[in-house]
Amino acid sequence: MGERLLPRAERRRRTEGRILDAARALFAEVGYERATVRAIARAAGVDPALVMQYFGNKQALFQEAVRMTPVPEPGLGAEELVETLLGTLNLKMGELPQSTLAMMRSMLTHPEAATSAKETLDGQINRLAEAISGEDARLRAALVTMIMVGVTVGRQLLELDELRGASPEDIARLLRPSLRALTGPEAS
Amino acid sequence: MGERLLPRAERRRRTEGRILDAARALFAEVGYERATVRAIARAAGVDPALVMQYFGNKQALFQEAVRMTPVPEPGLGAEELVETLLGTLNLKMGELPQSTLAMMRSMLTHPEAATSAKETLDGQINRLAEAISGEDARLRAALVTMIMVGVTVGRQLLELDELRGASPEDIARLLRPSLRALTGPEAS
DNA sequence: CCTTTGACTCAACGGGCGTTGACTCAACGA
DNA sequence: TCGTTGAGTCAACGCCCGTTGAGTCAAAGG
Repeated sequence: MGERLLPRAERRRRTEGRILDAARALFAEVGYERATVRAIARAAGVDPALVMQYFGNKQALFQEAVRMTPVPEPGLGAEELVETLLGTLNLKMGELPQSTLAMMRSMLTHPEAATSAKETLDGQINRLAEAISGEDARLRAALVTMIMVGVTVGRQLLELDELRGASPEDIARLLRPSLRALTGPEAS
Repeated sequence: MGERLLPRAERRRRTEGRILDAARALFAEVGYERATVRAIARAAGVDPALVMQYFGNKQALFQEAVRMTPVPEPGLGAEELVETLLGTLNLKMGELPQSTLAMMRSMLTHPEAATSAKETLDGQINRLAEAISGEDARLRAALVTMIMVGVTVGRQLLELDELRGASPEDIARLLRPSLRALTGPEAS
């Protein structure tokens, strides 16, 4: 109600933000197809037509909602990278950012999400391969990456009891040797 | 053409089979939502109405297409189970059965597929946990299971270059130590 | 041979979707 | 103060989907 007398620019910014938040939440929860523009608009307290006016079409809204500016992470060693990966299991809320979950939720069924996901994963594989840099470095890096994806899928997307019930620390502790086995016995 | 003069029962059987094959292929390729009844019927060379007549509705067709009679696998040791899992990377065609891929493709976005997938994975986790039977057995079993899911997602569903390019044997060789680390150093 | 069954088609339905264009009205700028 | 802009709404469009009911025609069977 008090929002009625905000300046135009600020008002616009907040509305766009509400739409993006609603979009991220719904895309993450039910995926691209089932997250309808109408439902997103309703969740943001806005008319569906406004969503189109601001973002053009549903696909563009999705891309905007999923867009991430990945921190480049300067050249770390394999051990540190593994610890960073294990740390992603442990974010404050116990969850990855909504934009990441939104992308992962749709990556198997929505072509644009698949492309997005492959680019992101390729980037991570490249960074890891650089740190491993031995025999089969790229394949090892890909396996490490997909192990993390698999565990995340089980924990956050499928919500398997065994994984949701476990603490991030326990998971990290049990997973560490498996990842180390792939990154190889590098000198520290 | 010669099919015109087949007995009724046989004709029916074959048509149902063609519909199921087309359904499995399309569900595996594009997922539940994008695999339309119309497209499945077209691929099977049949009218969409016939699909409904035989299977009731789209959801029932999906369940039928995805249904698997999992071999119970009598109580094996952890090592043998790991080898069995690694062997699934290595099926004749280099691919899991279409019904499995269909289920996996939709498990993140279609509620029924998610339920189906969770049941299947729970079954595998239980079998593995029994073979591991130590500290954190169920969590370890879940991690092993999701590692295999992650690798399969990367190889068959996302089709990452690094994984599609590698031979199943190489993947199995590199993955074995990681799985052994989780199943624990059991006596053989 | 003639009725009945059942595989299969055809045309249509109702509904939800993404998207559009015309509209309202409050904030802005000269 | 008054015309202009721009945030936001409303009602509708066309499309494609899953699904249905009536119909066709060859095989089955007494």
